Amino acid sequence: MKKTAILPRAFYDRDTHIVAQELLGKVIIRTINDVTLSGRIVETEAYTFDDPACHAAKGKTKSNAALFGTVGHAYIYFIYGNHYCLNFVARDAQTCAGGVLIRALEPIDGIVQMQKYRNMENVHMLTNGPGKLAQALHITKALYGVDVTQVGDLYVCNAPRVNAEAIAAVPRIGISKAQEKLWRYYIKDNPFVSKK
DNA sequence: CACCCGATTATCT
DNA sequence: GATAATCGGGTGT
Repeated sequence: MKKTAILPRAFYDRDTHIVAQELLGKVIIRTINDVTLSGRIVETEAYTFDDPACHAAKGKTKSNAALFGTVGHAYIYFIYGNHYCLNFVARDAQTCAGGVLIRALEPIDGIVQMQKYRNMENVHMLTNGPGKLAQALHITKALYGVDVTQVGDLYVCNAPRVNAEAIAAVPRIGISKAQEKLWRYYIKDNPFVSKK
């Protein structure tokens, strides 16, 4: 058995942008009954309380409460009538809310099951977008607030850190505010990122 | 390849 | 009633 080191809560207890960049290369594990699905994070976006594009920017509501809660938990939201998106709560002690949107994965385990959930054969199209990877990993509001620093239905394992020079920082996707911020991070030349 | 647009619904105004 | 951290299929160049 491969020994898997789960990422500790302290990993998420730092500046949201640092966490967003260091999550690149880490592995998300999703277990559904006896099936294991996993993928390497290749693209993220950072959202903080002082950022107009962040769901928490206008204050705490019932739906964004997780962003204000304990770091290392999952924040999941439903958007555009048909897609879920997965975030991990991460921020330093001075920031009251913040999280990292997972935008793309490189599939590792359970690719056949992901293809079924996605109704899509092309492996390069399985998880190269936030709505897509949520569908591929069968992530719904049932996982809202799950602690991803403990082994369970959804958690994150450590993996070698990606060198800073291999990380690109570019504008975020799909937002109408704070578009000038270079808070989308991805692994350069990785074929599984959401956009080329 | 670039652009356009419809689907579909929780949340907030 | 408008908007939204999206996707995939369509049309036109």
